[in-house]
Amino acid sequence: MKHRDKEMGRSTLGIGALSERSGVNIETIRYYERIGIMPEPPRTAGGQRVYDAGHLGRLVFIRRSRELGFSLDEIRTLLHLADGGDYSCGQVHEMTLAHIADIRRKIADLRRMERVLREMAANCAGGEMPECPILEALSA
Amino acid sequence: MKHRDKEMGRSTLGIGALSERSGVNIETIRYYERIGIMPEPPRTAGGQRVYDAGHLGRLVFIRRSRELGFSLDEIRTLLHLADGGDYSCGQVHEMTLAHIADIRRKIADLRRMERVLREMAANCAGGEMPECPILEALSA
DNA sequence: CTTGAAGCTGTAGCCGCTACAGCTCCCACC
DNA sequence: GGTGGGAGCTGTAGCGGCTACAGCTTCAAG
Repeated sequence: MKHRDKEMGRSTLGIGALSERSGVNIETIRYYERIGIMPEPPRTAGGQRVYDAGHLGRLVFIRRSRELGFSLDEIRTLLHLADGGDYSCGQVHEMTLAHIADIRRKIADLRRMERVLREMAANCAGGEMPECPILEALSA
Repeated sequence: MKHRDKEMGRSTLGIGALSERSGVNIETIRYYERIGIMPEPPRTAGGQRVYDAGHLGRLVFIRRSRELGFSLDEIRTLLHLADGGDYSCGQVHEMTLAHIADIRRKIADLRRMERVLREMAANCAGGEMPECPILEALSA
């Protein structure tokens, strides 16, 4: 039996199990606690962290939000809204729309980069000649 | 007369003028020197850096490469190829293509994010209801 | 009871800057 | 020739979001 709870009652998790189930690195979990977006969990007599399903949910929330490109600061706000219970769904909706606009800007930037690079690469045969049109283009 | 060269002979630049003409922050120029992608320039008797047109060209090269999303490490390689003079244009071409592939991956990632966020936002009226479908979706 | 994995704290490093503090230097003007 | 003040100097610390250690302690299976 590897679990500390003997499969009875609500399951509790060590940090390793939490990491595995949430998909978040152990070091990162402790980091999240340090910066205050994960709560300080109870500890065993010996000082080891003990988590429950609530912690797991919160951590998954954070991971999925990160995957969608929210900053930890934005996530902190989202969590705060959720924690308070008194959030208006409208605020969350608004943040999401703002974030979508952000992402669109980034995509536009990257597309511009790609176009310029494609043009440069197209002018460059890639042979052995000493003057490279790509380098020329960049220093001009 | 603000310039130190009296408009005769090749013009030399202080770090401030170099910054202005290259579009690169003064602090950043010194940083580039520290990490070795800009050479240590000659100094005045008093210890101030003195630049010339060559430095300006190199710095513009770096800035434009950064704008196109190359990392300083990639730029270091590009500069090394250019410095050696013995680069094959093919290597530059290859790096550029790899970088384009990188950018495409990033664009694809961002598009996925945007799609997911749009779907979540669409399910969210944004009203005052206590349960927010966006938050639900993220913790599930 | 032993042993080895898991967990603990605290610190330093990554990238690409940016921002200071607390100096020194340069040079235009009087 | 003096002086005032802007420009430049070095060195260090901070940002975000982790990651990687070193050097311990604790836990649980056998």
